[in-house]
Amino acid sequence: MSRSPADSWYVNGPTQERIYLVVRQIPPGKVSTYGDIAAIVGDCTARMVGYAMAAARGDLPWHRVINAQGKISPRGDGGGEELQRARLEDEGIHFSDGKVDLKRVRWLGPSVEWKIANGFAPDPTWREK
DNA sequence: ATAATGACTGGGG
DNA sequence: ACCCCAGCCATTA
Repeated sequence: MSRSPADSWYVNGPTQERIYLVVRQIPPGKVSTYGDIAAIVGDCTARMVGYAMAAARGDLPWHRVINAQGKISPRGDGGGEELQRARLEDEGIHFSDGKVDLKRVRWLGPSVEWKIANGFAPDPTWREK
């Protein structure tokens, strides 16, 4: 088997589908963070979100997920970082000093109605520790 | 069975 | 600002 992010060598399990479902709700022009997504998904950590993004394919807007410092997270092989930034800038997101202004472009999450309808807890649960 | 590893984060020294 | 640590999943060697 070849080793590439497109393969399943660092996919993190069933939680991955819930992560993807939430990531798909991030609107263009907004970004979210690994930790924020994890909190919405519940029973999940920022790391798992990162692993899931690494395995992302297809139409998933993986580029809208960045780290809590407002920066594009460095990959081991560097792949995709430039593409991510380019796609965000195409959506109107401005980078200053390598960071986005999270206060302005941070997505606040899906509506409570959406969460309930899709089986997520109404309130975020932080599971980082 | 053990160890490495891959887009993380907040807290403490 | 920097370094260290815990927390935590799936897959591979």
